[in-house]
Amino acid sequence: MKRILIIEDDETIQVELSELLKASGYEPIILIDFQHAEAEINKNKPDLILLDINIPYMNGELLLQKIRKNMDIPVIMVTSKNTEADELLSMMYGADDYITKPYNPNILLFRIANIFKRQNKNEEIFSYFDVEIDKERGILRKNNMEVFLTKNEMLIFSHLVIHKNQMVTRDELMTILWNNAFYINDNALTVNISRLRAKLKEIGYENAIETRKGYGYLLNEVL
Amino acid sequence: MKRILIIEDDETIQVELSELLKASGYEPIILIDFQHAEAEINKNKPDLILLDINIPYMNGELLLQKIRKNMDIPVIMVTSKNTEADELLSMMYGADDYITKPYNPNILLFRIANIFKRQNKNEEIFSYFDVEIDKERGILRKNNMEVFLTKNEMLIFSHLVIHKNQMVTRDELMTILWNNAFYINDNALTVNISRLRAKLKEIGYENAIETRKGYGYLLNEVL
DNA sequence: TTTTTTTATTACAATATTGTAACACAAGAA
DNA sequence: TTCTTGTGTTACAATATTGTAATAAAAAAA
Repeated sequence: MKRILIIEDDETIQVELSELLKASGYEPIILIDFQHAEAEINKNKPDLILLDINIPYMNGELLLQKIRKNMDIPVIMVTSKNTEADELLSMMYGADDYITKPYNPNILLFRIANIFKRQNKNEEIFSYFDVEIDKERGILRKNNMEVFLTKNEMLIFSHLVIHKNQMVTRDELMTILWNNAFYINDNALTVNISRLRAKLKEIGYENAIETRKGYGYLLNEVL
Repeated sequence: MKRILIIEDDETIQVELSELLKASGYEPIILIDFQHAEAEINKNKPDLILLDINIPYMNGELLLQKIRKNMDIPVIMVTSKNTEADELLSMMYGADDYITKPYNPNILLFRIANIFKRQNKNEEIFSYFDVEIDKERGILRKNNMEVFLTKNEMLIFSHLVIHKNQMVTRDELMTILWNNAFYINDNALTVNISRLRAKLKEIGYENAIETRKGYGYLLNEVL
């Protein structure tokens, strides 16, 4: 359950937002003392922050900058004035998104969902059928099986997975592996593909990588 | 230079958008024949698509779904009616964002920049001072220097960078490297830290990793 | 201080990684 | 079919990677 911190001084809006978020399956957190916002954020570690930039006695812009610099929690700014200057500022201070008051509930929910969707994208992309891809450790996991890929093999496989069902040229892969260095034997790629295929075979994906003779390779999305 | 495909039948808006994008450093592509939009997209491979959903004789929603499913090109939908129903549809069909006509140029530019910013984020996050971290290839780049980290060294360094300025326990790192396997010598971590430090020293960050005796390590954000 | 505990360094051996070369194979062209 | 071109496989040697052990150093405790 995603926790969303609401930094907003208007109590009516606070309650309204709270209800809206709750109804949509989020866990709203309301900040009582704006003076110690930063400490609170550190303590609570929300997944997203709804920050009204114009709260009296609080420097919202400074807070935004600090969040950006130190914490990497996405921030949706709430601006009260619908001016272009404000919008440009949002961009400057590095908010992830913004809405203007009065806000449309559906727009707000869309923007929130959008941010979470993007966050998960990297991880989501990194699986292939029932194979979990641990890029950092170079491991493919399927059921109770594990296959260890080398750096080169993982570079190739990652690229194929991202572009699955699309043709990937040998040149593309040569660039990824060796930045197309002239002194690298062309066959080196073939060998690496061969090694990757052998490992994919171990987990039951023998024909996953198709050869497109004269062009390159294609990772099948369907088998 | 990012290439942005404009799918829009109103010629005035087409030209307007084109100029706006050009002025902002993007390369606009205008689609002439809406009937073959999909083929065109495959051929042109734009970095982003501005899609007016209500183009006569074209099923924008179907096109959006196809783009989503097969290509992973971000799409900003342009809706002509400012209704909530439309907004919900955008969400359903999986657009990355949307704007409503008449659009505010700055809002549009913000949303475009936002999408590209997020795309780069993974790489962006991974830097430490002036050191660029290529996680996949295991390379640290600084000015014209390059240091090659091994898988273990990169796992440690990544974790320290994410939690820079925060204490990271030895146990945490043992878990990351060997899932805290009982048969792994405790000293193995110390050796790996030592090796990492030696490589950081090569690029001028001799005292970046501080020892917190009895607890763990801390990567300094300030030196 | 001395003792104990924790961390650092170095050398080393086992294993992994990787590009090359030689040869095998397969698909399309002639 | 035969030839040609592009791809696949295997063996091999040069490096790289990695955990362990022995020893040193440093910080904390006694």
